[in-house]
Order: sequence, then structure tokens, then C-alpha cells
Amino acid sequence: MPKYHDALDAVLRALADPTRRAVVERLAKSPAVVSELAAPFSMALPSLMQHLRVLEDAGLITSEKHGRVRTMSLRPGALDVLHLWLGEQRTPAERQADRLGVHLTRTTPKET
Amino acid sequence: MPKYHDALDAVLRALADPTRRAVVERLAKSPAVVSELAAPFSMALPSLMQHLRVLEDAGLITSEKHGRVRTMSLRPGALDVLHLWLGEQRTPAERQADRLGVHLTRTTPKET
DNA sequence: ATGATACTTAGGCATATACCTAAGTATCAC
DNA sequence: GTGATACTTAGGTATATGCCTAAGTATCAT
Repeated sequence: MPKYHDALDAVLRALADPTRRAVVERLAKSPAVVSELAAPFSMALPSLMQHLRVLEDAGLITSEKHGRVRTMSLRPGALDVLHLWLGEQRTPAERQADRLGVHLTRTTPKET
Repeated sequence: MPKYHDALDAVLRALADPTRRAVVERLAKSPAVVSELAAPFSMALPSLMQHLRVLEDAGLITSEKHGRVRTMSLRPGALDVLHLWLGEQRTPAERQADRLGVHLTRTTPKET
């Protein structure tokens, strides 16, 4: 029953970390092998690997190993669950605006 | 410079917790006072308050106190930053599909 | 003024996270 | 076979997170 929520939870937890988000951003461009993914970070390899595992467990990425090289890819549609949830959290006011096809200029958060 | 990323980070961290997500979902319907928000949870009030604070610090919700009652509301547009980021993480294949106006039937995640 | 309400503040604790180093294991190149 | 390469596995640590109880503070009701 809580399939959807569990998936959403895993995805959000995974994306809550900057390193993992950076990996997702990189993989959005194209697949890459572990060492390529690790290169931009000052982190030890095992640490980065943990992040990759979290992403894979969340279903955000997939991997395939050929020889000693593992290639990681962003799972197409993996972010759909988030997109879906996001759509449900629109305030009544926003829904109204949607209906009218209005684009509101947002009141900015406080700081510029 | 990292304004956007900081905001995104705060939002994602805030949404990574199920309790906080539940609060957001509740507030998406309408504003509510603290005790209303706390009611559905078995959690002690101070614990729930901490969550509310995280949400407010992330800019997801706002609050106003009148007398001894504090009313919390979902900040319209607060989730825009996430929506935006999400749009950027589409794979080349997905972008292609977008361009064609194609709706792919997703390969489901492994478990039904 | 007195008690009940509706939060708030102030510690404290236990588990979860993010990292690291050291020591494998499997391939690949010679 | 040997060494280099590309991960993997196995602990271990330090901080962050989530939750709690106890003790306020500010309002509101009588």
C-alpha cells in the first residue's frame, strides 16, 4: 500500500545530499563510470561509492559492470514520483492561477 | 552565488522527512494552527515544533502568531525551486521525447 | 487574580549519516 | 605470473537528526 510513499521517501532522502545531487546532475547528461563520477570530489572513493549505493537503492540510478568498470546511468522516469508529488502540493491559490493560465510574479523569499 | 543551490538544499533536506512532508501536504489544503498540525502525530509537541522550524527555515512555510495561537501556511511558490531543478535533470532521451510530445510508458522500478 | 491554553526553551539521548583508512577481489596489460 | 587498475568490503569515528521530558512564558477565560 505505501509503495508510492516509500519510493518518494527514498528519492527525497537520496536527493537531500549535495554530493548525490551533483552525481544525478552529472548523470543527467550521460552515463559515466565510477571513477569519472568520483573525480570531481575530494572525497575518498568508498565514500562516494556509498552515495552511489544510496542513489541506486532509491531507484534513481542503475549500474552495470563490465570487466572491472562499472557504468552508472540515471534511470529515466526515476524522478517522476517526485514530480507527481510536487504537483499535488499546489495551494488552492496556485491551482486557481493554473486554471486561469496565469503566471504570478512570485513574492521573493525575504533575501534577494 | 550559490543562492539557488542553498535554497534547493534546504528544501530537499526539509522534505526528506515524512513528518515534514505530511505537514506540507496538510498545509497545501489550507493554513492551520500548530495544535491542529500536531494532532495527527503521536509525537510530543516540541518535536513537531522542531519540524515546523525546519520547514520555515527552508522557506517552505510561514507563520504568524496572534495571541497565543500560531497559524502556519504553505508559502506559495516555495516549491518552485525544486520544480525547476527537476526540469533540468531530464535525460537526453527524455528531452527528445518531450520535443516529440511523446508519453512513454515507464519501465517500472523492479517491484510492482 | 487564578487556572487553563498554546506554544517555547532548554537540556539530554540514541540512532543515522557522512567520512575515512586499511585491506581485499577481480580484471587487464605485459 | 606480475603489477597496475577499478572498484569493494570492513571496520571505525564524529557530527547531525529526531525525539523526549521538564520547565518556562504569554494569553485567554472566569
